[in-house]
Amino acid sequence: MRVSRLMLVTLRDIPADAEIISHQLLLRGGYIKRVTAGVYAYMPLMWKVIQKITNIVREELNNAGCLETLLPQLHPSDLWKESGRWEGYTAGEGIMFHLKDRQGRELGLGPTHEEVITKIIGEVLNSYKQLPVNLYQIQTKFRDEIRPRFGLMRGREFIMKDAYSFHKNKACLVQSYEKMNDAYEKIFKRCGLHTVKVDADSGAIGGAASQEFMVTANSGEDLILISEDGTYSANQEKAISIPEKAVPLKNGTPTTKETKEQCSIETLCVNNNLHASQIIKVVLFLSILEGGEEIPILVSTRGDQEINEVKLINEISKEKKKAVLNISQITSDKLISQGLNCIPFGYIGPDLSDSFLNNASTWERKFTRFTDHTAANLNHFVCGANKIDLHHFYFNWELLGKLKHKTVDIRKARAGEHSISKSKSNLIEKRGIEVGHIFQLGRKYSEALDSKFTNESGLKEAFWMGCYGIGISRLAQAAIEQSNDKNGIIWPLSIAPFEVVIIIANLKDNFQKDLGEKLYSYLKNKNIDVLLDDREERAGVKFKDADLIGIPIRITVGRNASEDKVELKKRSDIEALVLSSEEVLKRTFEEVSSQKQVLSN
RNA sequence: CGGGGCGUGGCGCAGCUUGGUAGCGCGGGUGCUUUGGGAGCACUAGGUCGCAGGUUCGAAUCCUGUCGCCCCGACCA
Repeated sequence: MRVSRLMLVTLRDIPADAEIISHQLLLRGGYIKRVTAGVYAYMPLMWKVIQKITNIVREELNNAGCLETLLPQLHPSDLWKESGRWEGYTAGEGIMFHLKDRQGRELGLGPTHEEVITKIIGEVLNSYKQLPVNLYQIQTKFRDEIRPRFGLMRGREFIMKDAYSFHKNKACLVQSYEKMNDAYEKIFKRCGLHTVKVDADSGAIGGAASQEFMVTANSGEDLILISEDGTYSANQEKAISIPEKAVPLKNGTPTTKETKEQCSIETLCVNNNLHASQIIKVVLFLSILEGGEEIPILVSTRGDQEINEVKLINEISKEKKKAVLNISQITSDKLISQGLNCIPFGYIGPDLSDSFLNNASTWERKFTRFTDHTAANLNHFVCGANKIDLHHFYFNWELLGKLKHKTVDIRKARAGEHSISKSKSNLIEKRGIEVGHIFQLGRKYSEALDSKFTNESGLKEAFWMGCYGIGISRLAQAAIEQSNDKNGIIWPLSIAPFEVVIIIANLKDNFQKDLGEKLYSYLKNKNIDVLLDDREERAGVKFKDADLIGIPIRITVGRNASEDKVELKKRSDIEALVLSSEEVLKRTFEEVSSQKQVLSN
């Protein structure tokens, strides 16, 4: 390709609406254009990058025995009602774009394709002998994100590779899951990305085991915890750790003391010479379940701990056997609108009486109570006495009476704590961009959608399923976030829009022009993805553009062209080599093939 | 949805407080000079100041409404 024909339009100024470096560089390099919030056009350079990525993905998945397919984007609501996800995905803060057709039928734009594929496979496959299968597609997905941001990182329309596997039993699912894990590691490596694999929450998709592949970057939206020795890594949503030991509370006679204006853990500590780990903190949540039930939740945890809302949601949903649409903290405003009296916030104990809920208009009239292990393990402690300005001191669980509560893990694991792996190594904290996610779904969807096969015993059985995603467009941007400098993008060679750029420094010099053209056609004939900068621009402009758009290898044909000397420079290097044109060609081949090799091994 | 901010040529911004009919840098075009790290000079094109009302002799500027975008929280590839 010639730059003169490439419609290369680069920006010198940073567009005001781009916050993170990768987004800025994509805009400045003319890779993408925003059309509306969270919706971008992939310009020709970007599309080349995306195609390079999808080619790698295809190669690896085909190698792993997966089948490529293409599923519809318009989904009938019936299908989603059958799986029980329609409400969760469309009501309130749901993320599915949905619409009605001219007959008034409800349709949704696919944010993910479990329903469609599960239904189809159930109709197509009949016998265990046909299993396992693994189908994938590379498709535009639609999610009406509450807040789209950072360019392609969180778009409302984005390209995703999603795959779904179907198995006759769990063992076979686990096997495929491992195989996909390996394929994913190869894919990310070949794309030149450094990823960290972490244990993950399976979220709205549901299912059992799940892991995420994270590109570490400060701009990442996820917090991940990694043990220093590398034996444990997890998304904070999922992470478990060994909590710090509580500071022992000295023995004392249980009493109820006045604690005027000490409604926070902090003031309570300061005024009574306590450590936060000696106090039980109680937080009230309102949880809305699928179907609309509103359930008040009372959570007790140790005062020095924070509540992990994802874990909490999972516990609620386990307890209530229903999907949780949303949780939020209970505030006085909410109490008032329920027609309830004020609850003594700041002085609540784990034994807060259900009678506070007696007159609730729509809420369930009792608390569903969860206690974190850290709190449950305290022998004696300080906690709220459920009256303004009063706390119990030196209390224990027995004194609080018979509480119907479930002891669970709902605390946030934090950096500095010890990992649960044998080594008990320290946890450190990093931010990550999720580029891939693999799930063992189990039979959630196949059961809901009545998608069955006949097993060895001749009985109908729901498929065991796995699902596997890669954010293709996000991956492209994550690669930039991970690899750039003050001059622009530094693409890994395998996904760069071009592998080599030849810059003719001065187009008016015939030696330069001829030699540049010669090298260009030579490389092109050898199937190198080469770009020739043949513009009537000053050399500086061409260098700046080549750096900005991030082409990994640069050949400059300049003032020494008449002596057959040209320059070779890697984008990631500072210094260029001056060599004969023959030598430069030789090294270019070596570089291109070795980089591809290194990345794919 | 809650909180914060912004809409002025393709991009980045000034002007708005104190109304008088739009300006700067980059980019575009033409010409001359220049020619290895976003060149210089000259000329030039390009804007119903997001949109709709209102106040006023007069509105980018003041008022009301509305739409859009960005940032901070719940979502996820």
